Amino acid sequence: MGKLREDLRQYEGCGLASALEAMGERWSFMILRAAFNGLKHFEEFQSELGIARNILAGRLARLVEHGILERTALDSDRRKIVYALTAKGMDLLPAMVALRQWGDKWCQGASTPVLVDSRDERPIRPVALQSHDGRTLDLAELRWKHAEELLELGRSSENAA
Amino acid sequence: MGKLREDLRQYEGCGLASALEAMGERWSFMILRAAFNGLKHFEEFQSELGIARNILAGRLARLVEHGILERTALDSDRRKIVYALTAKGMDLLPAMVALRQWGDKWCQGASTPVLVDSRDERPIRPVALQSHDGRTLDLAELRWKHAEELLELGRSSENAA
DNA sequence: TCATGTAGGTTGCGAATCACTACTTATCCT
DNA sequence: AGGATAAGTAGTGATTCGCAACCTACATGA
Repeated sequence: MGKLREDLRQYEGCGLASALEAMGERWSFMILRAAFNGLKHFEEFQSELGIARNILAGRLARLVEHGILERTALDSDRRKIVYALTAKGMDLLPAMVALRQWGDKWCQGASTPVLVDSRDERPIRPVALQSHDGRTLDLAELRWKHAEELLELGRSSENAA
Repeated sequence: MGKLREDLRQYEGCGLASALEAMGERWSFMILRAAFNGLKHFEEFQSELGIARNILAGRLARLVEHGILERTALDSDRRKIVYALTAKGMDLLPAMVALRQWGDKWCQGASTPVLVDSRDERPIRPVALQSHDGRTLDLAELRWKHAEELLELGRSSENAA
């Protein structure tokens, strides 16, 4: 299978491109969401999302390839394949929730199920950027810094790529 | 032009689907990232990302449609079009950073520019989910709650988020 | 003023991907 | 064995992507 299209990755040393390489295709995030909601089996994903079977098969395979889901056949019934989130997959939760909160806020809101802290049943905070000591940061309070600058704190250079 | 493919949205009252409707296509996030980095013009996006011109035109138009970018012609030179982030677009920053941090962490890491707090030049925290009072929440501490449940609770204690 | 350059697109076309439906394979149940 | 079920594959159009060439409005400057 020769890909003609180039990896997004090569244009940037940026993790965003790598993330999109793994999760950027249509349906990937919806599948992930379903997985977070406890769905485990092919037919469950298929009927929940209404996605075409071949596409679903492709996406699941890709997510497994990228280590986001793990594929196991059940011992009790070897027809049944379990797709389970790995640690890497679970670590996508903040990104997914951030995206979802944005959608709720700006696109006709009113999302039915809401994430709550199971301790007190209160909704979680909006995802935000925070300084090392926990202050919430605004866009104006941020800048890009290159790795070299972090290492050599003595000098200051002025650029953001 | 009739779209045969259905909106992701219809399958879920979920903001995630709406968000993907606006940002889920290839290149959209990379364009957004470039916009956050100060790029404003068609040719700048094109040469920075190496994206095909027609695709870029389509994406920019779509992002404008969705109110994520704003398109303005400069008075000083009316050939020049400025694409600027709107408030809605800027509000995608947490989601983008979360995605990027995930990519940095799990996919061959080492992302060159890093976001820092401009006040003390220290890198920002990893994006995480937090309870209403600021505790960082683990996946095990979360559950989904439906709107009706929240309303029922609200009957005794008068509040809605 | 008219040639020339520039910014921001559009068009045409082949390749790749998506989506819908039907078919297949392996396994379980009785 | 016969039928049902889970998880895919295969075939077929429609849609989108990616590349290069082309187009148009505006700006510049000799």
